[in-house]
Amino acid sequence: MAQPRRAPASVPLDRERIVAAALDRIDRTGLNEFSVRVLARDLGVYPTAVSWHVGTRAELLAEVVSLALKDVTPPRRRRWQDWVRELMSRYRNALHRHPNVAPLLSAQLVSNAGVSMEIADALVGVLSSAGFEGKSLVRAHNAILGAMIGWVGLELAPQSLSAGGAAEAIDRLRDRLDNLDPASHAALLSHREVLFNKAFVLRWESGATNPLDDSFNAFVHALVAGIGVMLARSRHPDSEIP
Amino acid sequence: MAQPRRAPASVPLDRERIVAAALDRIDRTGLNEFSVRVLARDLGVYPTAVSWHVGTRAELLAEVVSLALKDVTPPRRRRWQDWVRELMSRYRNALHRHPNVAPLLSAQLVSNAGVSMEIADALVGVLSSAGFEGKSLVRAHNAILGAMIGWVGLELAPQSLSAGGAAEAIDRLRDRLDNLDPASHAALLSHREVLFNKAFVLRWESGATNPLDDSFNAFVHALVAGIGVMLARSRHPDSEIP
DNA sequence: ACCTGAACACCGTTCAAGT
DNA sequence: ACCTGAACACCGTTCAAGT
Repeated sequence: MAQPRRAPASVPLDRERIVAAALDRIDRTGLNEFSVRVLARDLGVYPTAVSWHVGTRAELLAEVVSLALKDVTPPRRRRWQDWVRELMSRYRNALHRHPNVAPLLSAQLVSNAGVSMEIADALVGVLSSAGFEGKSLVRAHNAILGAMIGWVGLELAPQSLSAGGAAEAIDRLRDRLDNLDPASHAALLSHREVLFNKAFVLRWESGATNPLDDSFNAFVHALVAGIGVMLARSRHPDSEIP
Repeated sequence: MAQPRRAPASVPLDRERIVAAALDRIDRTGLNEFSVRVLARDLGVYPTAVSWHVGTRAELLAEVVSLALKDVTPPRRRRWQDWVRELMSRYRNALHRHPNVAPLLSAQLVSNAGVSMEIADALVGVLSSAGFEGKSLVRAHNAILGAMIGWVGLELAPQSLSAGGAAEAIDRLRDRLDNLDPASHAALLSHREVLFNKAFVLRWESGATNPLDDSFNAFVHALVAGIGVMLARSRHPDSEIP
């Protein structure tokens, strides 16, 4: 366990193999158990060998994100609404294949991955040719990316803050929900059958094992509809947003 | 620097003081520089004394979140739309006062804070008395909380993945944006004046120093409008979402 | 160019001991 | 009940040395 798992390979290490191994490790045991040192063990190599190839831990994780988000940018579509919906669901699908990567996107980096730059360029292209310009372009861009990255990040948030007590944290939350004070949480309790383990804050399983498909689709539809209203209003600017 | 900053206080430590000191430390130097050990130093005490009062690091951080989110639940309103908008902007305001706490909410925990349970109960109450029920209640709940927590989390995401290179990370991103390949990023470049440092993925400052007020307001309005459409449709269920 | 190996300054948590 | 103090098993990164 303390020794490298493989004998030092004859084939020399390279960036690509390291990043792939890192994503694999994260997929299997999560971000909490991931470290440069265990990755080095996986590769049968000293930790400093990893650093030599990929630089710092932060740079490595940025590349992991890029790898997980490959091929999310959709091809062109006739209607911008269809393209946006497809972008959001492709993004979500990619992260559902690598749920443990999600925290890196929603919280830890203001994005640096080349992939997200590609997405941004495509989105701006679609929006601007749909008639969004100036302020309304910025608004739509931020609404869509913020909603997409943020919502999915929350859906896939891990259940425990730190290593170890995943199962234990679940039990604690279930306990709390079972013993809610009826006086202060009347609304929750009267809708418990429909809400529990299906609604944010009230579920004990992450979206990785308990996906919120229906809610996501409804969210995407509502958002796109709302942005459509925004666009229509920006075309006759006498009626301002209240 | 390696010694406790204060002499051991005569007043004994307690939970409340520890949590307040932790929030204060996080506000001042961020999550990366925060550790149980530096908090103990701030309090003039050994690290294990902290653990004795608040338990594990994860439990401490959960309490920090609760403290930062005090008083976000709005009072009742006539229209559910007004209440939801107020909830979202109160939540955002609270986190803008404690931006370094944001990563804890959007990524790290599936929520355990008692405060978020209070918010959920109030939200369910407002939505159900507005006519949302069953599936559409779950959908609206998840759309609103996912949008709120997720969007603000992204807005306030720190610029660097890890300690140290904040300023350096900013420079790198600015460089990348200045040297974008015009062939593959034509759309971005033709709208650069309006997008750069004002749009997700294309900004180098976090929302803590560069808030996205206008985009947030537009987002909230678009979302509430879209959810309104959802509600209207659920009332004559013959017309399904396409 | 690529990797070993030791070292540095940190972590969170456990466990015994003091008062 | 509350805190000290030492110890354990980790971190990421630096720096010199090997080949």
